[in-house]
Amino acid sequence: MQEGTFSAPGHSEVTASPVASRPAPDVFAAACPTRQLLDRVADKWSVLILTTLGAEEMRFNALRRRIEGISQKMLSQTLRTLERDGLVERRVVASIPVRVSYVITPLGAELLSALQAMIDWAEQRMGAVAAAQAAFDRRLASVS
Amino acid sequence: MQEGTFSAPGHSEVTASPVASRPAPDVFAAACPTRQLLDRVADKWSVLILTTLGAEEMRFNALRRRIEGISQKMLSQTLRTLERDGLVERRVVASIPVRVSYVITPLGAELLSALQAMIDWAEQRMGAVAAAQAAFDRRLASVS
DNA sequence: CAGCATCCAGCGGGATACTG
DNA sequence: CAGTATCCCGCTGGATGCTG
Repeated sequence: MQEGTFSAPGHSEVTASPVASRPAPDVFAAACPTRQLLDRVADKWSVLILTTLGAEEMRFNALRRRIEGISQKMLSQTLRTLERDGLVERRVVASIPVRVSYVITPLGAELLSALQAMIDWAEQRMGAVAAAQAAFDRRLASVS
Repeated sequence: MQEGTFSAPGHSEVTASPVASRPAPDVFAAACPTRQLLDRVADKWSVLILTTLGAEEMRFNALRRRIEGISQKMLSQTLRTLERDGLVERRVVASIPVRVSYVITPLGAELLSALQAMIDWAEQRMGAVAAAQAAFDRRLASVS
């Protein structure tokens, strides 16, 4: 969502190189694709919106109701970013009142399915994480 | 890193036509695991650190050098969180000077492999995202 | 209904300095 | 080497109010 604060060495423009073959993508270089993805997908709401739209096309206020706790501002703002990124498509029907709905794009659906493994892991393993936390905190407490 | 703000919706049926290929998991429930995972993994550095440690055990300053742009504070802080979550193990050798190294745990390795699809997607598709952005911005500029 | 504009509290996170 | 401690700026994101 926010621009990276590291100095990105000239990655802002697509350098129009005809060959797209990346031999060894360095995940740790400042301008690596993974960082860029994280910078825009690892915020509070993007994944939730993407997941919701992955299930069905939805209108603005329906989304707002479905994703409880999201503010109008953040919904609007995040949808706009997702649209800009080509992950979500905005559809307007010029009726009165205007109807706007949002659909996931093929690119977005691709990303969502790539995220699915992570979501599945969370559902199966967050319990283990919580247990690890509890153990860690107990150890801390016993030391203090 | 903070607690979720959702209240329980209490409904989970999805009867509409799915665009993606999955029955939507209820990502919006009160104590949704995905939300919890995102709250702790979707920050700027966790995934990078996890990826690095997924390749090899590494000491503090080696990590710092490897992950370009990370500050000492954030490395220390994030490592501590990952350790608390049971995703990373901290190993201390009481020599002089002290040697500390970090290793990914089995749980962490599991998560990392769940994240791999996302990382792969980023490496293959961030170009498309950048293109979508450029197109979007061009459209905006032509309107204004 | 579907937003944009504004205000502002809170905290994420970088820079810097110091310790065992 | 492997951290802690502090300062502080800027962004995130909630609340509120207004528009077509």
